[in-house]
Amino acid sequence: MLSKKTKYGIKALTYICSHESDGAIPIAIISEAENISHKFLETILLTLKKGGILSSKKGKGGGYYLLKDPKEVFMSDIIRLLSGPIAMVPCVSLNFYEKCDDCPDEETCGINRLMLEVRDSTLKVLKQKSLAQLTMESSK
Amino acid sequence: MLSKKTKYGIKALTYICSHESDGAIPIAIISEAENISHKFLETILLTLKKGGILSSKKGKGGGYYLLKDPKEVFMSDIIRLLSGPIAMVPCVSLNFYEKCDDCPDEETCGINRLMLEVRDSTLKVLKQKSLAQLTMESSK
DNA sequence: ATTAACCCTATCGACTTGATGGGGAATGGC
DNA sequence: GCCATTCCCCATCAAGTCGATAGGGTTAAT
Repeated sequence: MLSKKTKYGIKALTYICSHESDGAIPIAIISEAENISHKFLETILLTLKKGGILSSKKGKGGGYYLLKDPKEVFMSDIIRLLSGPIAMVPCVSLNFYEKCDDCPDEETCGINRLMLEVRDSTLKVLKQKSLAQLTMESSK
Repeated sequence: MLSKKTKYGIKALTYICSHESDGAIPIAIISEAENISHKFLETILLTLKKGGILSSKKGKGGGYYLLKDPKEVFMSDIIRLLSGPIAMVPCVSLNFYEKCDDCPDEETCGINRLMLEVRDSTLKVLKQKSLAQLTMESSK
């Protein structure tokens, strides 16, 4: 299941994206518009900043703004930053690989192969949808 | 992430499947062979029984056995029983649908549409892999 | 009757999630 | 130089989930 954190993150990003012309947008504005706890949103935007998607300006007139072209920000990037691995088992994760503690041999593990297929098909969807696209769809 | 519960469930099923000719198989045998806590496995097998995949025989010489043809047991069935919905948001779940509390309108929700695509592609993979197939692959 | 095995309920510690509070540090306006 | 504004960081909390365990009850074959 998609965590609220990730959902909030996506919503905040689409908000920022569709108000890009306004310059930097303060947390308070987004949190009110999207009904997200101010403090919780803070940690989310911070993560997105550390992940290189957003940047911020402090002080009066400050706020968050997109650092990358929204056409180049993909759902897979956002979800990885906020929820971690996309794969359902660590042993097929591209960005967070880890050996399964129980499985002795990945080569002969049926679950491994199955989940590899699942990961590929999921990733295919998530990598082709950009923030720009999602924002456009949502504003209709 | 795939829970241990589900992973154990799949492993237990493949074990039962590949030892089908032996008749009913006791929990203790499976738990030892697959290194799964006896008691935990108990609840898992019980769930699979309630789900109509397994059946059991009590008393001496008893144990669990497949109720359905392993060619007709799909990964999607097993995962649904043990982990719940396959969809990443309740509002696109086929078997566990629920309206999202925050989202006012599913029609204009970009997340909804995205996750619908993800669900479809995931399901396509999980529905075409049967227990029989997985068991064969694992035994190599 | 005894025993092997399934079945059910309850509990526990560890971890995660979502939310909150209290301060700091930087920036811009005056 | 001061002050309001805003981002930043830390610590904590309640609720829920996960994996595991314990104890006892029920069924059925020998």
